[in-house]
Amino acid sequence: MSDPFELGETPEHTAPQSGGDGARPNAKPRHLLGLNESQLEAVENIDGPVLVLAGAGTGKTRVLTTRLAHILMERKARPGEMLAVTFTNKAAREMQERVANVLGTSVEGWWVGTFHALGARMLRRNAELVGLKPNFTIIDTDDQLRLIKQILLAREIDVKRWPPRSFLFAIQGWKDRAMEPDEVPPGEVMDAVGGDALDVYVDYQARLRAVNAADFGDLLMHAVKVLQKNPDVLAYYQNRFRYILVDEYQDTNAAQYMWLKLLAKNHKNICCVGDDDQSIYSWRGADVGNILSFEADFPGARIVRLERNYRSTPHILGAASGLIANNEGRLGKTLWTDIDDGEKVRTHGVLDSGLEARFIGDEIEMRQRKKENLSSMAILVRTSAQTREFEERLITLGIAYQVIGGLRFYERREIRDAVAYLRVISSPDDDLAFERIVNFPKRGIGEAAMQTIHVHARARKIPLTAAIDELIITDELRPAPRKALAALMSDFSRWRQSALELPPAELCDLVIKESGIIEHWKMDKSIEAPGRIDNLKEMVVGLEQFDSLQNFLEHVSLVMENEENKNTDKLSIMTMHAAKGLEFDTVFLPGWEEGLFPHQRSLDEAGTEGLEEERRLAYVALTRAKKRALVTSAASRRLFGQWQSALPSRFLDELPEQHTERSDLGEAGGVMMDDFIPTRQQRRGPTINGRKESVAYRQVSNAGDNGDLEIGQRVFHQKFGYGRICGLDGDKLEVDFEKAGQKKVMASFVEQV
DNA sequence: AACGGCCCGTTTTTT
DNA sequence: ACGGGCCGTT
Repeated sequence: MSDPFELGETPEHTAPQSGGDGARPNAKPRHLLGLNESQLEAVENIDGPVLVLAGAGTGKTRVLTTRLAHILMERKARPGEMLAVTFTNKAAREMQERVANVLGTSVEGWWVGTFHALGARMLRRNAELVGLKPNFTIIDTDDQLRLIKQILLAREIDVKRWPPRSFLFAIQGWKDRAMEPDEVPPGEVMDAVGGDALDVYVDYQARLRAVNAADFGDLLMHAVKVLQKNPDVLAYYQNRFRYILVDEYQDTNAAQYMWLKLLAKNHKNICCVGDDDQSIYSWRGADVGNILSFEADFPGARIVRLERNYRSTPHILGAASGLIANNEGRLGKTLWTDIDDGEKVRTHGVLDSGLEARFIGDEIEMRQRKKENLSSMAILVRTSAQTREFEERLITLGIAYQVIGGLRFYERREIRDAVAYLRVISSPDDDLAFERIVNFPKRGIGEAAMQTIHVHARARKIPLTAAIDELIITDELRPAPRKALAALMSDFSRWRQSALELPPAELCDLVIKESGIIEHWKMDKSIEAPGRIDNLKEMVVGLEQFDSLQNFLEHVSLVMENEENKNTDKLSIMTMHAAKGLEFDTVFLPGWEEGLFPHQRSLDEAGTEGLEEERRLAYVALTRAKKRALVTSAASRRLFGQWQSALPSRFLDELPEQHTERSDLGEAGGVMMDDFIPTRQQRRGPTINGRKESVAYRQVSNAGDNGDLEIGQRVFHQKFGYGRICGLDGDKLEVDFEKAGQKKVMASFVEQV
């Protein structure tokens, strides 16, 4: 993407008044007018590897789209010979639209899309090479977990001790690096979930092949394997894609990188655009190393820096730059702008999170009275749990808002159920979908019946529905479930018949009525039920734009999106992650407290690396602001139902004085907090491997109260997690932590659970 | 087979 | 605080 609002930028807007970095006069073709020097460099150097380091707000999207258009206009390639990869569907769509805009005509036949969508496309054409059929289904996290649970059950692995999630995590980690089970380094095997993870991985892949399915990780891993193991296929695609362009390169994982490198190996016409300072997705496999080592991977690569910022005031840029300068291992950029000075970044301390919400709410009201649009403001939070307090306050004040993110439409339960029905109609052997709905709505098919079916299916090596077809003509099932299953199977064969005659939307309407889904929610008395029925109806309407069920199902698994109605003037609340690529006049940044931001978990799990990623997140957040940013921190807030006190974030200290205006919490907070807030000295205090030893958030009520701690007592520690006390020593405890092993800790730092 | 109470875990999220 | 998953009861 990722700067949708740049759409509005006209050439006049971006053209400098004079000199230096400026646009050239008329000698250039029209589509290149208004680009600055470095933007031009990024657009015109078509052949050979190019890395564009695009700072926040430097016109990245414009460069991307102009470059693509330029290649076409110069007749360097036909559309079918270009590959453009993005991370989100939104970005892909936007790229398509904007290239069409530049060219004045839409482009057909080129490969634009997300890594996953393009991987799937490549895989559908070569599915047999990895043991799948071309119509394989793409499964999501829910299905993945269900599959893993079944495997753990079969292997008699204690799900309590080794949660399915941790296996999923390990497997995903391997897939992110395109490692099939036999490629996992021996050293990693024992580390992962009690040493069983590799076996589970083997079973998991076998099950996926058996049900003809791929998870998101497979889409890329298999795509890489197809190219690695089949020289002819590799040659075909290397030949076909003569120009490759990658957006958000700093977010690529190892598998994606391998895929790109394979495709670009011959001609090396690859252009990667990204910003190492905006890499905020390492936790889901992204490797900043990919961008940092581009030059080494593609010798002779041209590096272009886009450093002229068209978005923010110098104070905002100065504050953000000062902050990010605390990170090591950056490629380094110096953003500049010729926008006028504007306001300094304000920071403000408050007593608690309630007052923080009030403070920001008042500020929004004030701006609103100045006739500023709500849509030009946003509240960006670190964790989604923070949104609630703001929502409540905004409702009280009567300010229109929208929360961006959260559950997307196709992730809602009722929709997933309906989709599962459609999946089973479309492919009878989709066991995962079938299991989801076999007893929804309730039709008396319980564990016992399913057990019988599973055994039979496994023995005969056939899908569940086929197993049922065979079983219902025997006496192996009890009469009640047998009857229910017979009815269900006849429903499905009837629906399959209808699927041939009716458009998808009508079929869906029929299915949700006849299956009893609608009835089920009508009977449900909970407050969500009516909304769920609305959603189901909305789904039917949404289906009208699809001409086949298959297209719709592909859309659901790969192209899930969130349509927010942009029509009314609303304030946006979202996480900092979700805000990447967006911009607002005014940005509110609450919750800048140690433990929350930087998040304790980030520090615990990834140490200095984690801290640096949090800092990049702060950088992303700040650079969303065009005109002003207001950062707040609360001395205490409720966390998991408990009041916790916290220190102002270290990031506040890192904002350069000359760009910051502070109105911090004075003595007022000290009255209550003195006992619990470590001094600055302590906070700066002992570090191990760059991590802080002290814990940022502490329980207010229980601090120092260790009266009833005893050996064997289960406790929770913010840094080390859960454990059991195995020794007492005054105010110190010996604790055997489940993850961190045996440690001595202060009694006041643990919480009884 | 279905319902209701108890325990756990709780950052970020796209595809 | 709160929701989801698990186990015991009906």
